[in-house]
Amino acid sequence: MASTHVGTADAASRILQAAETLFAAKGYDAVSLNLIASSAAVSKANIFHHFRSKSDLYFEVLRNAAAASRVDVGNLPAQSDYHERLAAFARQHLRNYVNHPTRARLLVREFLDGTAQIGQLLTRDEFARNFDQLVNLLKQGQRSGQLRDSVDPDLVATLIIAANVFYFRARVTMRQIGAPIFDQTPDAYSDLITEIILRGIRT
Amino acid sequence: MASTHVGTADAASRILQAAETLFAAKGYDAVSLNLIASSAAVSKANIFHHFRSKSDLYFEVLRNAAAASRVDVGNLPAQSDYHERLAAFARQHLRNYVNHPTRARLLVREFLDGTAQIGQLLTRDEFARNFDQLVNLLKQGQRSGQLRDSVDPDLVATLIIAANVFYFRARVTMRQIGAPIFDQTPDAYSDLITEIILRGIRT
DNA sequence: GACGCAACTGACCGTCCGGTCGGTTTAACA
DNA sequence: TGTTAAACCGACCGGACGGTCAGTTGCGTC
Repeated sequence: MASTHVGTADAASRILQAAETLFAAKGYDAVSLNLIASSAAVSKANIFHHFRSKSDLYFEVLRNAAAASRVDVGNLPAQSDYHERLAAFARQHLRNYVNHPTRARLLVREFLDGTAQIGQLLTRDEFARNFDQLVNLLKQGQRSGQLRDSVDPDLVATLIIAANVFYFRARVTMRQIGAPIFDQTPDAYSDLITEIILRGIRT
Repeated sequence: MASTHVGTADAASRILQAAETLFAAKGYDAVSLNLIASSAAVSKANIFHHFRSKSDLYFEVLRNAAAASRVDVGNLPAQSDYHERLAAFARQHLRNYVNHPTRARLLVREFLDGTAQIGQLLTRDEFARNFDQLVNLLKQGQRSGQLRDSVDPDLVATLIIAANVFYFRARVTMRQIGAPIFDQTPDAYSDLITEIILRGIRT
């Protein structure tokens, strides 16, 4: 067995988990160490026993989030139909967000908003991996002749990733605006996105 | 002439402008009233003479940003070619962001991240206006027979807005990743986006 | 020139912040 | 059982925070 009298996990990981939740919900500045400590059932001093500083704890949280997200990319089935392959990628990409919302909030915020270089290095890595994978997929599709040569793969990759990021961050508010697509399941949403990008909307 | 000895504008608007810049750059929690005061060449106490509280000042800044953004929507030329009309909308939408980056940062952040209801009411309004305008444009296109009936206008509007928001917030970092499209001018970028959405990428 | 009032300030308040420190408990090992 | 080191805590620190207040200045009005 792991611990004897307190909590369910050891203090360090309890601190990390509480910090992840709080940082994801409120952002770095709005979260105090007192809050993290009480939320993790730990004295504030003990946080400094396990982590050098508040920013150190934050970067550790980011590092863990990036690492956890890394195992999610997974290999896509090597089908020959690029419609299916693109759809599968978009679905999986969006699933990674909605299935791990706190982690995703952390990474997306740091990526879009990040002023700290260290945080950007971590999340940039993450976005670059997805981006490159998608671009390569599109280039293969062009080589196979199923996708038009004249379109820039970077641009298409951006479109798909942007659509997913937007869905993840804005869906609650967009629902209130009265945009019923955001009631769709993530899978249905990314399928619709993929279909439009492939076929276009012109008659 | 307006003021006699200090600054160029009256204190209240100097405070508002300094607050807008700082809030846009660092976010609400990371900006202190001391910083705003010194940045506006005003005593901290004077901020409380003009505004009830820090959050009050922040919402005033948001309100101004939303109001300023409202005049930007402008009417689009009523052409019959929906390719051109869509392209014009996308271009104008993205221009509104890049030409007023601090304002746009404030609104986009509050829209995507906003936990405060008051902030959401302000920015939601803004996004809803753009969204509805774009959806109506697409519906007209469908009625005229130039756009496929089977696609959901909400979805297409989302795609365009998401692509623009992503460009605006992520372009610097995406450039570092090595995605050369983000070196394109905003106009060129939104033209490319529009073209893909209209024609699709399939051969 | 006295009045009234908005604009404005420096000094101050209580609170909470990130972080430190001295000391106690726990647990593995000799 | 004594030693050692990590885990942990309560109390504390200087400083910054948002906010208050008593008082001064500038100015239009009668």
